[in-house]
Amino acid sequence: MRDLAVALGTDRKSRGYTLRQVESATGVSNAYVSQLETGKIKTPSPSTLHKLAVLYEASYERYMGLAGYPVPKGTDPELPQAASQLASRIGDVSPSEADALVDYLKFLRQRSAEGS
Amino acid sequence: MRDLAVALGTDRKSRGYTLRQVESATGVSNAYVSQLETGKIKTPSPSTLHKLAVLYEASYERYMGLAGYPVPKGTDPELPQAASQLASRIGDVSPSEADALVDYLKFLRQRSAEGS
DNA sequence: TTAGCATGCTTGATATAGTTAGCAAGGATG
DNA sequence: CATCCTTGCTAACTATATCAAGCATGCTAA
Repeated sequence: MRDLAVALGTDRKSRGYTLRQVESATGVSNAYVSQLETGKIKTPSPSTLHKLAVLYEASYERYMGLAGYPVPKGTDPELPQAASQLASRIGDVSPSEADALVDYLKFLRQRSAEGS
Repeated sequence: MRDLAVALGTDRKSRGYTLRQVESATGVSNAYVSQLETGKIKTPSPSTLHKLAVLYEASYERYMGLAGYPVPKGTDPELPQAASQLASRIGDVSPSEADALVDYLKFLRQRSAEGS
């Protein structure tokens, strides 16, 4: 429980931000960010979560899920954002193309593992 | 403005629901639904919007957008299904891997175009 | 030591989401 | 007519998100 608090705290610290830096960058008061991280606020507004997610370069959907909000289905919140960015670059693919890409990635990784 | 109010009102009526039917089906009080439709409540919680969207068989993301909330990215309806499925098969990738995959797909398609 | 400043946190106030109880208008039915 | 029920709506209240101000600790410098 209070997973959101933990995530917000570790994300901020790992980016090296202080509470007041977050305040001036996002407009969310340092007092409030503190309450979020100590679990005193259970369900901050999506707008607030979004501001923090942008600053931290973290997943907005993940924060939404941790806050207990229904997350629009379609994308698994576990899905790394690099993968979904890739998906939007790639666009539509046929099933055989998808298979080929998966195989090719496997090949790439195997080769780089041997090379090192 | 007050687009959300209009959307909620027309959606409910087009489904033939009364305020109290919505209340017993979703647990959201009829009084509150009324306030939503008359625009007295500007930003209902995502959970409330979700309940109504499910009952009305309407788009949760659309309601989120109309309420002025940032709409989760993964939900982009423009993104083809096949691409997001592929993303979940692929998982996390480094930027250089992403580039390689995009190039490889281009190569695949060019080759098949010449072959036919 | 003392002064100063940055850090995280608490307190008190305010705005507003959401509920429960109830009102006014309308339609049926006796 | 009167009675009952349904409809949408409002009023009053509670809960809580959010902010502004300030407190306590710790660190650095003079």
